[in-house]
Amino acid sequence: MARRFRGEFHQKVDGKGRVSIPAQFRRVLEAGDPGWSDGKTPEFVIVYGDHRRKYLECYTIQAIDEVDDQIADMQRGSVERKMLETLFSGQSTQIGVDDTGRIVLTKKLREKIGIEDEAFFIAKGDTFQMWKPETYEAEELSKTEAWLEEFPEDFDPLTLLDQKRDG
Amino acid sequence: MARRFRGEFHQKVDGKGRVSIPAQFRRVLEAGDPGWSDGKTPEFVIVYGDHRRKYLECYTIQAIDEVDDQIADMQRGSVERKMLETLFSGQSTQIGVDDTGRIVLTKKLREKIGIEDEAFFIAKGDTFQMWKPETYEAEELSKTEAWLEEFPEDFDPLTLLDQKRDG
DNA sequence: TTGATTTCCATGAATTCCCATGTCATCCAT
DNA sequence: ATGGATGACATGGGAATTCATGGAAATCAA
Repeated sequence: MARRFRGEFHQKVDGKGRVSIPAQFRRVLEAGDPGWSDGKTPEFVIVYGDHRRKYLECYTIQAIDEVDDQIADMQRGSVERKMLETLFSGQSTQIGVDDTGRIVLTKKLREKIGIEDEAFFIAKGDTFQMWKPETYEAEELSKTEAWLEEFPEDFDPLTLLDQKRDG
Repeated sequence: MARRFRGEFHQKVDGKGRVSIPAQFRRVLEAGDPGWSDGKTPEFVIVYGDHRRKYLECYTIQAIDEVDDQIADMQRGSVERKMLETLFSGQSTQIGVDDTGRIVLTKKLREKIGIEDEAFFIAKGDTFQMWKPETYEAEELSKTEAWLEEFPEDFDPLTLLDQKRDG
């Protein structure tokens, strides 16, 4: 498997909606774009989802291709397939990084997740997410912490790895 | 495979039935039209189907060629083949994008799906659909939302991909 | 010759492109 | 080690181009 995204970053968003993609993430996007070659700039796909989703999920071309292929294998006409097509094809957009390492978040996307002048990037394995910093802190961070608090003080999250996957 | 359509767009329809094809979609149509070359404008195929279908399904030339080939492989004279021929040959039309990026929806097509002064475009993998916005909201959007509400607030649709394919 | 269809031109807004600056961290030669 | 020279990176501003859209003129059809 290709390299994974790692880390958290805060980046400025200017009046035109331009945001720098953290350089480390760009390296992963490049590696995950079959059409990319040295000197070029990579493309990737943003899945923004329906009105309830408060962040943008970003896939490398390879990652989204895998998802699309899996959807194409599903029963044509099934509800599940239609939903996934709407989400991953309809509620998404392909974007190219420019030669200064930035992308433009359209007004539509910025308004959808409430981003104004700063964006918060966080890696999630083979995708990464973009949040309005305040939303992330309020919704997501507290959720994880609340979840972790159910465990003893000295709980080691690694123990979770030994569990059955369907837990 | 050529690039996939992505995204959702609202476009104006004027009194003559002219609609701009979203620029991003045009790029995919160009890539999927073997006869297209830089400077020209692409063609594509609209499948409108029978009276029950409430949207227009749009195929790149390549995509429709694949469908036609598959139909040609079917048993000559079979009911299935006849039906598909009616749908994809009969109830369809090939159309060219003009040099300002627009097509003209004939009155017949507009009336069929009830479009008046606005059209809603949504990508569906290797095709895209055109809807009267109100119809889309009433028929499709509300359906997907109702379906999604059966799941927990933070449900991740990706989990559906792990299911058995015949679900 | 009248309505419909196609061309051609026009324009404001949005988007892309190109160049510029400031900040680090690195590398190098004295 | 120390003051640059170098280069990657994040960010800003303005020019140039593309887009979506509207209207008029030209062409067709019957």
